[in-house]
Amino acid sequence: MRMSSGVEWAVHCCVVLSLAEHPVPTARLAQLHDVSTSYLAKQLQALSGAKIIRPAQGGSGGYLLDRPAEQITVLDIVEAIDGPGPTFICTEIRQRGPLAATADQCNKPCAITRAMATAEQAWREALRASSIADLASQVNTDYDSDILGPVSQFIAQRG
Amino acid sequence: MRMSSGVEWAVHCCVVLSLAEHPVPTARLAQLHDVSTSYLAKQLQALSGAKIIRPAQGGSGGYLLDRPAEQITVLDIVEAIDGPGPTFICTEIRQRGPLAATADQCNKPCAITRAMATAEQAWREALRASSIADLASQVNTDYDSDILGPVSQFIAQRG
DNA sequence: GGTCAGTTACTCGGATAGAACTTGTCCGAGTTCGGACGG
DNA sequence: CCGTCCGAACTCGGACAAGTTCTATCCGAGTAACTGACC
Repeated sequence: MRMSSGVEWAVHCCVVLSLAEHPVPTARLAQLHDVSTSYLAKQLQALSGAKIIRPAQGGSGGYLLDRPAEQITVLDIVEAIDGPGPTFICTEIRQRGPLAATADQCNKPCAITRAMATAEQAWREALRASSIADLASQVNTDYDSDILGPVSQFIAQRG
Repeated sequence: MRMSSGVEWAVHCCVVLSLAEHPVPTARLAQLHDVSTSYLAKQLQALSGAKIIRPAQGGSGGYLLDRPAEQITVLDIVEAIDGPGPTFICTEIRQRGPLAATADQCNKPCAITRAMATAEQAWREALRASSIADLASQVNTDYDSDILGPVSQFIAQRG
């Protein structure tokens, strides 16, 4: 079970976009992070479809956060990129084979599914606790210098 | 991010094996669950490599739990089948691009990685809290009838 | 009847193909900006 | 000098391949049990 690398890109981009006042094009975000523009476009497309970022077309177009960074959680991004469904999907093998349980005995999930769901719930809650604003506020503290300033300038440039 | 279906099979098999006194061959476990014998063999092989189950070769061979069911957690099985590594792997894109952070600024994980690691830790703790014995004890309660009895008889048969 | 060797059948273990998903790329539809033109 | 029109460049959006992981399968090495002969 490996999380898509697109999630990492998407979160980084959202943090950067939280600093932007004007729309930032995909090409510039890709340049900043030194990643494939085409593939990053795919991830941003997914974020756009999930109403996390808002597209702006035309000459000075690009992407912008669709709501305040405080209201965007890491979970939102993970679900947008990686899919909202559960990571563990029960195939109900208890209803198969010679000793299969009857359907009416299976009105509630099996113990294994419950254990997995509980763990996944804890994972989701933890991801929901981190907002983009939280992450952004940690960056400068981490490096003990103003990194976000140059980034803001970089994404403000066009070309 | 989807968890391997082999994990589901492996957990089910471990629950069944917790009832067994004599080694149970792969073919019988596959028959009980109505799944591919060959592929199930691969999963059991992984469990064997992780010292969760113990193989017994020869005429009346098969697999048996390597330690009491109380000491086998769901996390053990997930790590054995799906790999022990973290699901989120940071590619350190902060060290790339025109505004790359220097290596000595990155002595500790970035905020995004920390958030992911925290969530994953919560997930692991929840999985560690469920033992195979716990799951087995819930089965009969769930169905309000003795399912484990027939299963014990089934896996005791040979042929 | 007991012991022993040989045979048989069964088991696990690793090496080998196919399918599905992730990763990476491309080109077309639509929109905005800039400049040229006319009033 | 100002408003309008036109062209061009830039943007996003979805459709199209390559690589990697997961899924499924097969056959060989090794071991325990069984059968039969022998003592």
